[in-house]
Amino acid sequence: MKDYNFGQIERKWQDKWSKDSLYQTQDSEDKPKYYILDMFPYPSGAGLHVGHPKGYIATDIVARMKMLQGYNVLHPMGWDAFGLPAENFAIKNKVHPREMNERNIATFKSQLEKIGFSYDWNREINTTDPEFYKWTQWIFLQMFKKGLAYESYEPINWCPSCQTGLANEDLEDGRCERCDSEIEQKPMRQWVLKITDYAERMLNDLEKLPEWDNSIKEMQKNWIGKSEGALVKFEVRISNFDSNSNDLISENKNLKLNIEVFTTRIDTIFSAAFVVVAPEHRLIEKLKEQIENYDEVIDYVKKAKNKTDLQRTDLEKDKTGVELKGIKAINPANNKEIPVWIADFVLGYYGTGAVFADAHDERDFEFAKKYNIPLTESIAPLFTGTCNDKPRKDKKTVKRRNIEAIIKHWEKDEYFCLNWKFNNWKSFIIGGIEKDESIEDAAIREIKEESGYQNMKVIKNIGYEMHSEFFAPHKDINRYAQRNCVYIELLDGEYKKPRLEDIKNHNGSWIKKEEVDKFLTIKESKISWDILQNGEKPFTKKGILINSEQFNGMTSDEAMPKIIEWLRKKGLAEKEVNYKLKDWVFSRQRYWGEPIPIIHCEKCGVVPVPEKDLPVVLPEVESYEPTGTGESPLANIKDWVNTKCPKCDGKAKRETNTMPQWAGSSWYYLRYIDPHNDKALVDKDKEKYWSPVDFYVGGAEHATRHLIYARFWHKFLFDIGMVNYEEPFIKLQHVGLIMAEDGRKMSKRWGNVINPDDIVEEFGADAMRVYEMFMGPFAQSCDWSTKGLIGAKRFLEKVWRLFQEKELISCEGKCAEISKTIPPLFHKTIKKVGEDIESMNFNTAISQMMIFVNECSCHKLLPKSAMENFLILLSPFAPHIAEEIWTNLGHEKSIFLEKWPEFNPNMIKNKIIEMVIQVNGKVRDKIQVSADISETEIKKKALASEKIQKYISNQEIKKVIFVPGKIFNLVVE
RNA sequence: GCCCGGAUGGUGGAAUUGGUAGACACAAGGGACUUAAAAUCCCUCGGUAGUAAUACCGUGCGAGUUCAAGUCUCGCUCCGGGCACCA
Repeated sequence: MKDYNFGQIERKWQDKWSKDSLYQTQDSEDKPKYYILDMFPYPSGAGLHVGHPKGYIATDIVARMKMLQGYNVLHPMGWDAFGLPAENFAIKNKVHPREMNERNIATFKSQLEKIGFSYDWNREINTTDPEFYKWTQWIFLQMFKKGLAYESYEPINWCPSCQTGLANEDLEDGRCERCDSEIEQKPMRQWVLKITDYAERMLNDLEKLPEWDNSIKEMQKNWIGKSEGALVKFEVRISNFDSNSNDLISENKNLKLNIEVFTTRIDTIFSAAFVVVAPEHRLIEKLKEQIENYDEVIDYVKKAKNKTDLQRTDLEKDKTGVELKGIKAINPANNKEIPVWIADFVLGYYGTGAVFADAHDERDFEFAKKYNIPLTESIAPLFTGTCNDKPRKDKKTVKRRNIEAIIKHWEKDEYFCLNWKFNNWKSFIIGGIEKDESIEDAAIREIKEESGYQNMKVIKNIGYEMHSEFFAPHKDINRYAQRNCVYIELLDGEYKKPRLEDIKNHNGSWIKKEEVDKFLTIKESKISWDILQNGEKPFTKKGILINSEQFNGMTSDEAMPKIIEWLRKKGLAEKEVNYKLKDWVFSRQRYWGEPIPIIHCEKCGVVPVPEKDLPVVLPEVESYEPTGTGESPLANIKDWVNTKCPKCDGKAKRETNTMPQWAGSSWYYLRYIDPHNDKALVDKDKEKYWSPVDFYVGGAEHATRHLIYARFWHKFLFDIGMVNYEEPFIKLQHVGLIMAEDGRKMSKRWGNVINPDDIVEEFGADAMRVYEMFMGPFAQSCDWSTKGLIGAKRFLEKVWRLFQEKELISCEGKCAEISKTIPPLFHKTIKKVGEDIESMNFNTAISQMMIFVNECSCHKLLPKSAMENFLILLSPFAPHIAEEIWTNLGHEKSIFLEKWPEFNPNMIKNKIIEMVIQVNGKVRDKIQVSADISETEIKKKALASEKIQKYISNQEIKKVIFVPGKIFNLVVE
């Protein structure tokens, strides 16, 4: 008997497959295509750890299955090799990044090859290859021509350690994603791509991607961050005519200055109590003369500028601001004059850099409290049924204004509460407000009537107006109540017995402070109590409009479009949409990237490099060190930088900034289709055949970076007719990370990295492949366990022995005579394995194969055809062992040229099944019956069972539930 | 704070979408083979009670719907991920 010598077998087949070009993809075949893609790796110096191949194994399994199912499969691999780590390493070790790259790629490739992937290495690409980045530059030029690439001088994210500008997507919590340094805002010239032009399409087209991982779609939605609202104009008025010269007055008359404000809550406009502008707002400079405390204001602006974004956006810090004295704004809804403030919690780069503030936003509320700015409310919450008392359709609704009074005992820390007799209401004292009565007076009157206590002091109003609609049984009506809450302290115990009529509905009692919250059942009472205990909180949700003139009583959603329309007619507002997504800062002041193909001419200005001159090759430099001046190291190479203008032939300089690492990966998947084309980035016919990518697998960390950028570029390429479909990736699945055995990320830093080479050496590539797929659900992250590998290896050894020890007999339809169990089980296995690969449930596919193998090992004779087909099912997971056994069985051609087996549904159905018999839903017996047994028959059998009789005894059978093939349930109680 | 996921034995995880909870594996314990070890094979393996048959309990917690809930509904708790002064 031959031993399972995986090392020898795996090496042998890897060589043979490569020699036979088994995985070379042909273009124009008559077969349906299947393009399956991995996110190509960045070849770092550390090499691969066992977590990296997880996604590659999955795509390899799918690719091999599709191949066997008769698809023309494109399954390529390449290198995303530009970028900072290679450059930083090169600087440190004085090697050229290109050399570094070549070494790293060689390591990566040899590691991958040992795992036995079916990549077509003829299509290997490398983003740093001039023949590749020629086309990256070409795409940039097309964008430039369409106005989508532009120069900007706005302040951008600057990493002081990497000494380069960065895009928003390159930040993590306000720090550099690469080196963790705090990011500064630095104004500098930079190239920017107008990704915001595509924001709406990128958002909407997510709908066209039903096969994308939902979590990734959600992340993209949040990243694009669309909010719909309105742009509102607040007219600026100068309030200090008297103290200024006549010149100013005349100037002021012509001012007609507005502060434009973006809001998503126009329904709160009537309560807009002040306007806040960001420190960078241009209004400050414009009103230099009119702002009375300009020195103070400019001092605040400077301080804000000196803060990093991280400091400015620290949520913990106290909000600060300065009022612009001498300046007022006009609330466009009610023409009230309101103050204008400057504060750094307002962001200059979002919306218009100015907001209106009111009582319905936590930040505004906090800010107003701190600086004593008076607030009014414009929205009240609406509760429908506050305590199991939903309004009834057949009753009429009566409106009433209510008070609720929280009353504190004159000596003890106890509060007077009501327990209502006819309902589960538990509240403080509640009563109506009579005509012309104030809230406070109503509260005092109600307390006297309902509690009997006479002397008290009103302390304060609590919280905000609340509306509720509920059924009031004691009045037999639906009540629509507008309730305000007052906090009152009793002065002494003087008491007059209440009239019976006033207290017939409830019992009053004193409740200890700590028990009040538990006692109360009515929502409004609980909210008021919470506010009394824990401090004021604004109501920030949508509700019912109050204090809003003609809009009173509408819901927020009803009112918003109406208010916009009303203001729009007056020229004071319009609909507006805002996105969190910012344009893509596309230049890096570093060496190791694609040169931006632009020439700056002294006469003609910015001139694109003519397409015929592409690629603009990255020149050799002596030092790759960043200059830190905002220029890339390329600026030092005089004979490269100095060039002639392609337009006027005059003196000109090359653009010295390079592209970010994300550039090449934004379109690389198209190049695999036609990797050696020197006429176009991809041949049109080939693109039409292969594109879009059918299935894309990679890490979720790319959700808001690579996957956003690639979709943007692809849509642009679609717009200029380079690709045939608007989305690059039809189906997207994210890989769950493999963590180290200690639960941490695998990293040199923790010394917990496991190298796949070692695992392949000790257990074999096939075992590693099977294990990584068996660990758990594919998308879920899980901890590596070298012990767990043993199970995978045992399984493969078992398969090996099966074919060594058992006798395989061809049976020509007589398989049933050899074994009754194998054929049905095998057909079930075909079904399960195929479906599970399709849905990425590799763990259960493997478990099904294990079940099959376990069953086989109980038999001496096995049907040959089933066993051969089983090898085909196994081959995507463990290609080497499958191919070896296949050959040992006498086949000359590769197993991967075979056909994926089909299952026969009739074979799967069991003729005899175990029917579960339940009494009252509990399993009491199991009976072997034929699968198509009728209800009457099973009932007979069930009643005949002693076990069942025991549970039924003499009780009457009230109900019978019969689920054919599954369950029979007798209900006796 | 907001938006997504999750929570099932000692462990990783199954469960045909409401129908036998714990498949498949790992670990552990016991046994067979062996001079011995490794490998392999067999048995046990959610909890409690019992020699056992069996009974009761059991899918983060609390309610609910149903003949029947890991699965559906409502209300919480905890964990993971993303976003975050986004007006």
